[in-house]
Amino acid sequence: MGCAHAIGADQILAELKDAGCRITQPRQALAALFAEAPAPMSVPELHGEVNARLARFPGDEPVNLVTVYRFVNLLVERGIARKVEFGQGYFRYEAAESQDGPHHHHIVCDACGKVTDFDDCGMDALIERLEAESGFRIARHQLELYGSCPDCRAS
Amino acid sequence: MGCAHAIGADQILAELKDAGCRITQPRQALAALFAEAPAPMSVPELHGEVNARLARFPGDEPVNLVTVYRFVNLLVERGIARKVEFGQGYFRYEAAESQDGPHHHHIVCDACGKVTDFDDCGMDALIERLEAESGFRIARHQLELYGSCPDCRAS
DNA sequence: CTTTTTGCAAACATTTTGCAACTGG
DNA sequence: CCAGTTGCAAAATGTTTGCAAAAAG
Repeated sequence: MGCAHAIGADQILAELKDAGCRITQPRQALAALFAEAPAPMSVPELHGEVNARLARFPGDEPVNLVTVYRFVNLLVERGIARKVEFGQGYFRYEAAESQDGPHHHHIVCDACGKVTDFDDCGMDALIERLEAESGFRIARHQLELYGSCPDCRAS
Repeated sequence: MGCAHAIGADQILAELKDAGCRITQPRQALAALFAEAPAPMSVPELHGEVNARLARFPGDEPVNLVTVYRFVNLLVERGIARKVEFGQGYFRYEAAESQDGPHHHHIVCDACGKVTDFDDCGMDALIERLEAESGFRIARHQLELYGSCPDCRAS
């Protein structure tokens, strides 16, 4: 199974600084969260997590939802993150990888939305065959598997 | 390579009638449109098309957008259509195929947006391996290939 | 002190829902 | 007729934008 920690919080912040962005407290917390996320996260998830960490009293919400949206959009613009969609009606964000280098794919739980990833999709032979049959030149692909995770099946 | 006209308007309407639904004018027009669509369509697209066909004077809108939403949801509930997403922030709908029988996938041209489909993805071995490794029970999968079609490469 | 970033409210886009009017069978 | 369907308005998401107040450097 794949490991998502392709980049560290420090690298994210360094790239932002290089781009002339300021290193604020919300951005530090969000970068840390994003860097250690084991799977693509939605904005509400990031928002909930970052506030759970930074809150100093119950009900405190130090980081606004809009700030989280702006943060993920910033990462996408800078090529640090990738926007992905799993048929859930909203987007998730994960650390970007080079277009032609190693890539990975996702297994999504229909019940709880949990996402796991894997890297070996063994699809080279299929792609070669389809290029011949269709005349398309295939540059990249996206594969998602849907089902139920162990936890949801247990209950 | 697959052909998208897997079902005819008459079959769609027959299935709806069997389910106790009424055959109204919006449904007849939408079923015809849906049956002949060569690629997955969004609700606004269906809405625009159906009204372009049925309008009797410029600006006429015989079918309401909400009716189109209700129609596609009805098809999905009845297993006639499938909801798909291509990272565009909204859903598209295409003729369904049996869950465990033959299914198909898409090759999307990055340049012109043309969608071709194919059926043999030969992914059974991969799925079996991943179920063992991840503990997920995998029910279905979605695969999209992106690249350039012959026409776009020619120019 | 200047520029960027944040928070809040409000706007937008897509999809759903409540309810009265309408229509198919 | 009468149940099922439509249209309209409004609500429910998810996401973006305008602008004044706050914070980074």
